[in-house]
Amino acid sequence: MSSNHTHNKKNQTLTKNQRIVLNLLQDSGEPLKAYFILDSLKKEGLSSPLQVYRALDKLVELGKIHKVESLNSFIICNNSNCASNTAFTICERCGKVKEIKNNNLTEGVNELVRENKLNITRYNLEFYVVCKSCKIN
Amino acid sequence: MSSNHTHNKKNQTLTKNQRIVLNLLQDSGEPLKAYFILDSLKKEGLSSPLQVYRALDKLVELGKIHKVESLNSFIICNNSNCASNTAFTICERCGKVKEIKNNNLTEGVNELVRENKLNITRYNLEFYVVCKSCKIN
DNA sequence: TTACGTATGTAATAGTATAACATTAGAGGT
DNA sequence: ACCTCTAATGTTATACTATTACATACGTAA
Ligand SMILES: [Zn+2]
Ligand SMILES: [Zn+2]
Ligand SMILES: [Zn+2]
Ligand SMILES: [Zn+2]
Repeated sequence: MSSNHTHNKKNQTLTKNQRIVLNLLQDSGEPLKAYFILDSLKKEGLSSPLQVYRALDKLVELGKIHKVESLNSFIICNNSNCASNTAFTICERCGKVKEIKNNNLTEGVNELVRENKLNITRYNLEFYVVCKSCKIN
Repeated sequence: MSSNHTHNKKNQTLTKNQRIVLNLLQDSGEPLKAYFILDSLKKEGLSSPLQVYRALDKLVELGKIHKVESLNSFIICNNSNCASNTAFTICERCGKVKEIKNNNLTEGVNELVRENKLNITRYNLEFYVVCKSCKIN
């Protein structure tokens, strides 16, 4: 098993630690916390918080994952390369998070930014909701 | 000095701890961190993190202050009772935070929410900028 | 008064994130 | 192949942020 060599073009340049963290987030689809990731990947060889945080930092920088600030959690990017601009809905009851597709949002945000004369470099929007399954119960 | 009795109508119902924390944030105008607040108010009698966090929680709940999620900091509300909906600009270089006035934003956000069929209960918007003084240097 | 909800005080502990430093791996040029 | 530079790693320790648990006091309304 040639160690740092994948056949997935998208993950090509990632290191081993970055790759296993990304895969976990990808498989999960949910926001995960750093120390949960650490625990989950002990068997893959991760042994310290820094290994996780360094991988997370890089993946955030690459736009492959995002940090959900109000949950101290990290989630796989559901668009193609937001890089810096992010928007989520977060269920207030169960914590379920969905990333809002850029395409749907871009125009609206641009208008908002223009009207308010904000000279922004990037944004992070968190919309709190009560998700369907929580609304029923 | 009758202890739990102010002449400021707005702060009337606050307890001593809540009041001194609010005053500090009011005087500062900047986002402050919980443990900084604790240190600053040791001389006023605060002696444990919990006293600070409890006051902060209550003030957030009342909409008198807000938490700036990505900075783990708290800032005085610059509007009148946002309660739940907040929007900030945050300087990426120096960390300076400004709350965006509700009035300017409400319509734009409403439109954004409507267009994206978001059924929200509240929102928190963080716009990152490079502030004037940072742009010069 | 009694009862109830809210706030306090205090100590301990849980959860999140970074500093510092020595070492290693990989990419690119010669 | 060899050198060099940059980025990533491993490891330990520590800093920073926030909550649990429990005993006590306070304010208000029946
Ligand atoms: Zn994304
Ligand atoms: Zn839910
Ligand atoms: Zn406000
Ligand atoms: Zn600045």
